[in-house]
Amino acid sequence: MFSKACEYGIRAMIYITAASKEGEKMSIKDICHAIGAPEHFTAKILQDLSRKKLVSSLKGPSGGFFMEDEQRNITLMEIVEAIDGNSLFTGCGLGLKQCSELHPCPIHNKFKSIRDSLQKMLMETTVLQLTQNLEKGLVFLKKN
Amino acid sequence: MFSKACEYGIRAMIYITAASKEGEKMSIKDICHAIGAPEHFTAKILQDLSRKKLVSSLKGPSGGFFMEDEQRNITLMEIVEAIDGNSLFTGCGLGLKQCSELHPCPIHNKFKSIRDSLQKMLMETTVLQLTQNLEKGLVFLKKN
DNA sequence: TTAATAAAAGATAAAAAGGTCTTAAATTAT
DNA sequence: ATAATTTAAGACCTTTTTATCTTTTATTAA
Ligand code: FES
Ligand code: FES
Repeated sequence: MFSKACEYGIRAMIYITAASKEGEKMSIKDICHAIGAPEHFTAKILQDLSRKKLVSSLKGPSGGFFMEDEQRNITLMEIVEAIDGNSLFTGCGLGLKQCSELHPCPIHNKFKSIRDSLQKMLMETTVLQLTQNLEKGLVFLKKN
Repeated sequence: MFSKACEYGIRAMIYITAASKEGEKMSIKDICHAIGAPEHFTAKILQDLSRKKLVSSLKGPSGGFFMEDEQRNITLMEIVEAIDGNSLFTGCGLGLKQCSELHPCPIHNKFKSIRDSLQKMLMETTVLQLTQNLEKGLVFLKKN
């Protein structure tokens, strides 16, 4: 469904949001250890998200990644779009050059309905919301 | 969502089912021309589906791909599983090693719900059904 | 100001996906 | 039988994705 980059990106964003609630900054090493993701690869993803202002970072000792106040309500949709683009939401399920009501593929209606539910879910879900159950220990960002 | 191989595979299966209603056989060249897919790549996919008995084929002059009676009611799910496997339906949306109710990721419930709708749709939709609107000229397997 | 720290950036590489080309095998019609 | 046709199979190539390693830049603390 999502690319590996997107999966790591979402998990990292959730972790950073949860772990930096008091303005603390998390190093890429800590983040990747916590979410079980490859360090350098995830660093690149976060650098990209940082350029796109979805996360903040500071170099040097006591530096790291953190969330600015206005970044606390970022939706999953924003992260997915930033990393994977919007082809999942605008593209044809059977790979036609474009998804179109005027030139639909055989599964257009059924596919569009599911695609729209996914998009709706991603737009309605904020990273901050997802940190709630994480703090309660009900959900996890890493296998074991 | 689906791999290119899966997209071509589904489109080819729909075309073969529609075009071979009288027991005619379609050559890989005709199929690929009709659905706008790369010939050799699609041939491999159909060979694989043929080994898995989702489509039938015969070599030689007047040979080609066709559907046996019992193959006319194949579902999209069977095709997707044959080509892409079932990781889309059993895997974790955030890439945890396994999707589990006991060790869920933060989006497990919301993701599972959408994943299940997709699976349900694919299980309920047969290739034969999709040929109806195709014959009416209401839907298309190729851009232009 | 210097040394330590941590992200940023770039080079490189391995793996997977996507696609092409050539040869082999089976079938049919002559 | 032979030649033509068409799928089957395998080798090969390209691009994208995933991942690692090294160097640079910014920041902090001593
Ligand atoms: S045209 Fe295929 S999903 Fe819309
Ligand atoms: S655990 Fe992530 S989707 Fe089920």
